[in-house]
Amino acid sequence: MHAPLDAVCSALADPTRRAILARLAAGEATVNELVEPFEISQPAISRHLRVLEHAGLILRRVDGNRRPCRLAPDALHELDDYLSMLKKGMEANYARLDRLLAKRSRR
Amino acid sequence: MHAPLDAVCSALADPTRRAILARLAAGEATVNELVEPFEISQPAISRHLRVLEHAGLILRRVDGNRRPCRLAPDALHELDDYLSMLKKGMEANYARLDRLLAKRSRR
DNA sequence: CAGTTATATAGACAAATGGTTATATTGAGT
DNA sequence: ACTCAATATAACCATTTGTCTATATAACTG
Repeated sequence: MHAPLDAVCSALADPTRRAILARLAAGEATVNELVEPFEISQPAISRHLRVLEHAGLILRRVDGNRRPCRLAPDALHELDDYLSMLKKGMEANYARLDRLLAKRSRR
Repeated sequence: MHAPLDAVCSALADPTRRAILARLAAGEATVNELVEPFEISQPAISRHLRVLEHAGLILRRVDGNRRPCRLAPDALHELDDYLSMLKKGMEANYARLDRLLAKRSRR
C-alpha cells in the first residue's frame, strides 16, 4: 500500500482527479456516480480512476456489475513526510531571516 | 502568496522540482548551485524554477548577477487543507468499515 | 436467451510537458 | 571598453497526457 511519491503527486496534479478524491471523501461511489458531476465521458473517468488506483490513492471492490471506489487509507504518508521536510526548511529560512534582521538592527 | 492548488500540485508532480525544493529546504541556493546536482541543462532548471515560482513555492531575490532562490513560507496551506479533508474522509471510511464489521460480528 | 446496464479497453488526436541547443541579457572584473 | 559568469529566453522536438468515439466484456433483468 506504499504509495510512491511520484505517482501520488502526478495523480493529484489533475483537477478532475482531485475532485474525484474529494467526492470519495464523502464515501464510496460507483464509477457512474463519479461520472455524473463532470462534463467528461465515462471512459475518461475510468482512466482517471486507474491513475488514482495505481497511485495507491483509491481502492476498488467488486459488487456484481459495479466497481465501487473508496479512498485508500494511509495513501498520503510519503507525501506527508516530504511536505513536513519542506515545512521544516521553510521555518529554518524564517529563522535565518530573523537572525539576519537582528544582526542588522543591532548596528 | 496563497498558492493555487492546481499550480502547486502540478509543480510537485515533477521529481526534479521536488528535488529542487528539497535542496532549498537546506537553505537558499543560486541557479547554478541548483543545476550542479542534476544531469540536465541550466535552461531546464531555469524553467523548473519559473514553474515553482509561479506556483508560489519559491521566492527569488536579486543579488548582482545571481538570483538566489528560497522556499516561500505559507506556500502549502491550500494543499494542507485539501489533504486534511482527504484524511478526514479516509478516517470516516474506516469508521464506516468498523461499524459494518461490528454489525456483522454481532449476529 | 435477449436486452440493458456498468465498466473497461482501443485507437486517434490535440495540447501540454520536459528536454535540448543556440542566443540574448546583464552584472562583475580587468 | 572587453570579457567572463550567471541567468533567461527562443525555437524546436519527442513524449506524455487528457480527451473523445467506438467497441468489448461481463453481469443483471425480464
